[in-house]
Amino acid sequence: MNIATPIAAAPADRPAGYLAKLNVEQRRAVEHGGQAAHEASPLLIIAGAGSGKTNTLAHRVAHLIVGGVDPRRILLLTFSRRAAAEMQRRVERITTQVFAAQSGAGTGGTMTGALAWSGTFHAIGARLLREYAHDIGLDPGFTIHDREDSADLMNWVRHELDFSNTRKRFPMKGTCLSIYSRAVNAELALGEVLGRWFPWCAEWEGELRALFAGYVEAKQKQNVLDYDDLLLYWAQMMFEGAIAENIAGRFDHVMVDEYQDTNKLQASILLGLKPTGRGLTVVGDDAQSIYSFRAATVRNILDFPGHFTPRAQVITLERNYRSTQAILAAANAVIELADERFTKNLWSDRPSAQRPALVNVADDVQQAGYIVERILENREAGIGLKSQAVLFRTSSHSAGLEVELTRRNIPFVKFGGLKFLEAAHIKDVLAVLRWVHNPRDRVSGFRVAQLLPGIGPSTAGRLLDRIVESGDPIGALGTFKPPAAAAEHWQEFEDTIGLLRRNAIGWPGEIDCVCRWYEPHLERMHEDATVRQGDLHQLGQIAATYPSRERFLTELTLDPPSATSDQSGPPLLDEDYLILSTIHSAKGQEWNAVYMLNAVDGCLPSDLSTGSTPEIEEERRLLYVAMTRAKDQLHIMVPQRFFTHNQRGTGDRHVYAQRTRFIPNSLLTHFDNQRWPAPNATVDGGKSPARAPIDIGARMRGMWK
DNA sequence: CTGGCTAAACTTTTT
DNA sequence: GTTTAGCCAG
Repeated sequence: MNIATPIAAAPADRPAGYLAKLNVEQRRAVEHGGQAAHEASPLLIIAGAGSGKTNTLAHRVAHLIVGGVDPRRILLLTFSRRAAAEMQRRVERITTQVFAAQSGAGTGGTMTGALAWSGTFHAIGARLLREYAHDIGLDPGFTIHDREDSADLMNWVRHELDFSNTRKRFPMKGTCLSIYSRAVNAELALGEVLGRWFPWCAEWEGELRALFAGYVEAKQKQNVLDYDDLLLYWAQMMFEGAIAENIAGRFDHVMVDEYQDTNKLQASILLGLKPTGRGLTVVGDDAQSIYSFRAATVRNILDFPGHFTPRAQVITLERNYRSTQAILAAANAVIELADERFTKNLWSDRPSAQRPALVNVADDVQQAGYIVERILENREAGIGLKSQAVLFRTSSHSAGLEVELTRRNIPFVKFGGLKFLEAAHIKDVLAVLRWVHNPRDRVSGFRVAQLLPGIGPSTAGRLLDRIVESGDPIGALGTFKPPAAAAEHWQEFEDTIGLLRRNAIGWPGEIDCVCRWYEPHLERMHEDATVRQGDLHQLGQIAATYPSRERFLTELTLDPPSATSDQSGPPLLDEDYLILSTIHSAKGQEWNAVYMLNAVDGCLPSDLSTGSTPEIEEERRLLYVAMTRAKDQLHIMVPQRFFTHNQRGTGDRHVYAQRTRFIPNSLLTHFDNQRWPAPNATVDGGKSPARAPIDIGARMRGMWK
């Protein structure tokens, strides 16, 4: 399709209405390349926190569409599905407005859902792979394994190769998968990966190589792809002349958000799509790069301009529209101490109301007390719960606060950490669906078979071997002689699987069918069956929102429900609730008031990430990301001691904590350094001492620890 | 061969 | 606190 007649030919000096609100740099970014943007040099937008990055990108997309570009020929790669949806919403809003204002009869309605190619790298990869599966010898019915499934498959291969029984302990399944994943995503040789990130596994290089070869073979035999494959196969397609040309030819424009958190493999995909860089726009902020554990590298963004001839145009957005000057000054001061700094100093003209608070409290309990008090105060003052967020490095850090919030009846939703999908009973039900969808999927089948009493790893293994041999799963189930303990359940098992295999029920009725079959097993295996039943009911409701089994399985794996809440069922949209979130999951978001938990060495930086300088630097950026989420209020909590959560014994083990090394004394001028409760506050007369009784017993026990 | 037991090792962030 | 390997009775 060619470029349609431009609807608005706005001269540069008199921007069209929808561009008038943008600042000069933003407008330059939006208009880069003008009407021939697909032939313009590549564009790199360095966008500081709160600089209107999403807005700018949305306007660029909208501007192209308004100028006549077919929205189906725009590929928009975002970091999360939530970001994709937000972008889509904004683009639609802008274009609808413009088309309406220009009284373009009939054009207004065309936008809805037309930005069809927006999503994460992984989701878009999955879509393209299904479409091109036949061209690359892949069965389009492939299933996608999440991390845990991939680790299980890795474990199976590990056993097959007899590495689980070595003189010295072989790396665990999760570690093996991490090594594999790092090699794939960073496009590095195994030896280098081991040397740089897994030195303690270096002695196993030969075995690991064999393991990975076996793992790849197993995936292919079983018609499953892991997360990395979605990128890897896509990247490989981009080196296959005809297919590459076909895919690249579908898109005039490729835009990437959060480019600082992409890895080498993703950069390769982009190069395959746009070898000359023309029509390519990437947006990011090197100061917010926090995903190196997923092999993301800040080099992608730094090296981007030089990759192309002519070089990419670089536009920097430094004006912050989000935070007050005081919050920004503190955040800038924190990031200024970083070893390497490449860009910008954010500025804002939002007047400084108050410096961010650095709140010293005695412990976890007091920390929760302070936060609850401030949250309620804010709510009284008209700042709703939804405009406030509590951020933390590690999911478990919020445990104490969650207890207090529940006690005080403050509703909250938590993002990040343990997921709904990781619960055993949810995985069981999904495994049934996946196995039915793809009987070659050994991990799923293995799990399902063992739900029956009397069937353990060994029998399950034999059953699966039989199924693979016969090529007829239902027939194999029928002729298989189950052990005595499973006999009474066998017929029903066979019937249920048969019913599902024949697609006799349809979606989403299938999931009820699975749950009905699963229920007695759930009750047999778990004490708390009732609670888990509630989760399954919720899963059923989620399932009903997808059009088909395949879409459900795929999209649930690629975009699992990210929030868990203490209430059953997702909270209603108009309900007010507090946000609890890991810093990683808070990316791209903003709130009026932000509370940062445990700004203490050992929590931030996490004591697991103090091994190397780059790791520590990433932890610093994490604090920076957390701080720059705040619009008006920022409270950084410093508990003087915190209880280590992984403890044996009686549970009073604690650590006397130091304030995070990222806020040294020299930065204290940027903060309002408080103690809470205030030492001279005798208002609640005599209540304070009772709050922290001295536990002599703990001291005695502590003497021997 | 399964399933219940113990001892010991590990413990983050997520598509 | 959770996961994993190994042991042993039924």
